[in-house]
Amino acid sequence: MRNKKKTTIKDIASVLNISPAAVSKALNDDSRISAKTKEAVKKVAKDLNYQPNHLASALRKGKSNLVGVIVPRTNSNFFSSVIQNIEEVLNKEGYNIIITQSNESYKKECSNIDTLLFTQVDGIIASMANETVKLDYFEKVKSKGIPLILFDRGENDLNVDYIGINDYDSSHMIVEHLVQQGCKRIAHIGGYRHTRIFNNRIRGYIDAIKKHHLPLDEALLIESSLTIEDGREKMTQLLALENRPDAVYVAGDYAALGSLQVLNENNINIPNDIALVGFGNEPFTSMVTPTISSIDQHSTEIGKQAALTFLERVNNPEIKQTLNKKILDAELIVRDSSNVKK
Amino acid sequence: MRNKKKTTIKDIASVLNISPAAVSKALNDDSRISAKTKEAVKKVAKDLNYQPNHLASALRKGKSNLVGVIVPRTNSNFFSSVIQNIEEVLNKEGYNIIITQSNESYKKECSNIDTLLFTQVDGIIASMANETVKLDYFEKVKSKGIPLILFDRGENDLNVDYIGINDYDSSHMIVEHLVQQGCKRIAHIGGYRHTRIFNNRIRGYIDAIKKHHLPLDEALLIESSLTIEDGREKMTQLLALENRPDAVYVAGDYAALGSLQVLNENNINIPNDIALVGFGNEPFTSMVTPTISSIDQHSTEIGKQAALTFLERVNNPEIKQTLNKKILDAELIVRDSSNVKK
DNA sequence: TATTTTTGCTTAAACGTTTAAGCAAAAATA
DNA sequence: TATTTTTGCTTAAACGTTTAAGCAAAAATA
Repeated sequence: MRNKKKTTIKDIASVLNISPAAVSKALNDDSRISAKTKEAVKKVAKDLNYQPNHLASALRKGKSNLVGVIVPRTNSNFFSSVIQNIEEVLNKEGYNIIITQSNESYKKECSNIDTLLFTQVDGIIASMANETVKLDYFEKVKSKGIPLILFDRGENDLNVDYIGINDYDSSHMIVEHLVQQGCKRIAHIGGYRHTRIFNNRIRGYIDAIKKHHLPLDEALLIESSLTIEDGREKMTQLLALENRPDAVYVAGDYAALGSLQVLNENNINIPNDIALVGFGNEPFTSMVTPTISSIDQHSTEIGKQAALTFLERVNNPEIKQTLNKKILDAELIVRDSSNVKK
Repeated sequence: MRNKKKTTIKDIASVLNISPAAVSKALNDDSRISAKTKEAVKKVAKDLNYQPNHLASALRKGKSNLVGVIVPRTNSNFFSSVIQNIEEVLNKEGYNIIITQSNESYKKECSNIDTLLFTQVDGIIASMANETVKLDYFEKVKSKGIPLILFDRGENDLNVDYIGINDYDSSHMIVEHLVQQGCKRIAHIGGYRHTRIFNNRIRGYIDAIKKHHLPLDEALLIESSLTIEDGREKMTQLLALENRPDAVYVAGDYAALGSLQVLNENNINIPNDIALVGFGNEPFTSMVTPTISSIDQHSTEIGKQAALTFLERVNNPEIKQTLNKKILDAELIVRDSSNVKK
C-alpha cells in the first residue's frame, strides 16, 4: 500500500475536472470559490491523503513561515523554557521554529546562521555565544532584511530588538539582600566583561558595593567562564585569600554549584561562614545541599516577548529595525545558601 | 546599502553572458564546465553576495537535506547530547537538522510530525513521548517512504531502525551490584509498562531478583511517571511499608532525585539504611548529596549510530525498512548512594 | 428589459533552481 | 585527412505551488 508518488494539487484537479488554480484557492478558502467546490476539493484532498508541499508554496510566496532560533545550548532550563514559549506563541500564528545550538562557539554560531539563512527562514531569534565578539554574521542577517531578535545575550551595537532582564538591578538586589543578612565582605565571581549582560552585573555589583560603603577589593572581583570547573577554581582562589569574603555572588548557577562543592569539601558553613548566591535559577539550585539562592530570569516572559516582537516586525516590514530594548525585572529566590539563621 | 532584492543564478548568468544552467553547473562543480568558467562564476557569485535558494533547489531535486529530530524534551543531558552527536555526523554529509520537542505529549508529537513532513524533511529521527501508545502518526511517516529512525524510546511494532541500550541487562547489572553491597530487599520504582524500555527494565528487575533468590514482593514494584514529584511520592509510599526495602532502584534520575530528597528529609542513611540507584546519568546525579549511582546510556554513541543509520537508509532507498535493532551495552556508574562502606 | 456587478472559475506565468537532451567546436583517434 | 569522441556550453522543461488577469454566466440593479 506504500504510495510513493505524492499527491499534488494537479491530482485533485484532474479528479474533479477543475483547474489546479481553483484547487489551490479552494484549499486556501478563497472567497471567490463556491462552498460546493471547496467542500468537494477538501474531500478529495483527504481521500488522496494530500499533503501540501511547503517548499513549493514557500518558494512561490517568498515566505517560508519558519523562524530560526539560536541558543548557546538547549541543555539549560532557561533556554529550553524560552524556546518552548517562543514555539507556543509562533505556532499559533502558523510559524514553525528551527532550533540550533552554538555550543558557545563563535564558529558554530556562524554556521548556524548560514544554515538558517539557507533554509530561508523568515526571521531569527538568538542568544549569542559566550565566545562571540565579532558581529559580522549577525550583520549579515540584518542585511538580508529579515527580522533579528536577540534575547539574554545581546549587543547594543547591532541596533535590533532585544529582550532581557535588568542585570544591573539584579546585582543591586543581590548585594542588598546579602547586606541584610549581615555580610560585610562580598565577592563577585562574574562572567566575561566583553559580554554585555555580565558587564552589567559587574557594574551593578561595584555600584551596589559603593552604595553600601563596603570594601571594594580587587581580589574580590574575579572574571570567570562560569562553568562548574571554573566555579571550583575561582572559589578555591577566594578561599586562599588571607582576608576571605563572607559572601560570594556568582554570576551563573553552574559556577555557583562548583563554588558550593568547594565550600562543602572544606567544611565551610554555608551561609554562616560564607553566604552564596547564584544566577539563573536552574532547577538543580533547589536540589543541592544547601539549596542555592538565585535570580530567576523569567524565561517564560522572555520567550513570549521574543516571539511577539518577531511577529510585530514581520507584520510591519516597512518599519526600520532599531535598537529596541525590552527589559524585564528579575526576581531573587532566596534559599538556604544565603538565608542566615538568627 | 540594504540589498533587499536577492541575487539569483540569473543575475550571475547575465553578468557573465552565459546561461543560468551553466551557472548552476559551475556552482555545483559539474565536470562539463571549464575551470575558467567555474572560477569566473564563483567570483561573481561572491561579489554579488549570492546565497543559493534552498527552497528552489530542494523543490527541483525533491530532496530538502533536512532531517527532523523529535525528542520528549531538549532540557535533558541525554537528549541534548544525542542531538549534538546526530548533528555532528549529519552536518558533515550536508544535512541540517530541525529539532522539535514533544514535551512528552502525544498530541504535540503528532503536530511535530506534521510540521516536519510539511517542511519536507528527508527523514525523521525520534524518541517517543511517554504518553504515546497509538502509532498512527509514525505509520504516516513510514507511508511517506522517508526513513524513520527511533532511539531510546522505540516500538517493535513499527518495524523500523532502533538504537538503544540493553535495558534488561542494565536492570541485572543494578540488582547484581546492590546484592554485592549486601542488600536483601530491593525495590523498583519503574516507568510505565506500556513503554517498551521501562517494561524491559521491569522484566530485568524481576528476573534478576528471581535469579538471586530475593523476595519478589508486589509492594516493592511500583509504576511511576518518573518525575521528581512522583519519585517523592513513590518513595514515601515505600517508607510507609512495615517491611521497608534496603535498596531502591529507580528507573529515572529525576524520580531518583525526588526519592533521595524524601530519604534525606527522613534522616535515613543512604546507602547504609537504604541504597539508591538511578538511571540516565544526568549531571545532577553527581551534584547532589549523596551523589547518586546511575546508568550511563552512551548518548554520544546513540546519537552517532542514529545519524549513521539514517544515512545508510537514505543512501539505499531500495532496501525495505525492517525492524533493525542496535543495542548498546550500558554502564553502571557507582556513586555514594549505593557504595556501602565496610 | 438593458446594464452593471458579482461569482466562479480558467489561463498563463512565475518563484529559483536543476537536468535531460542537444549541438557546435575542439580534441583525439584512425 | 576523415571520423569519432570529448568538451563546454545552450535550450527547454520541470519541481508544486500561487496569483494577476481575464472571461463567461449568474445575479443584482436601474
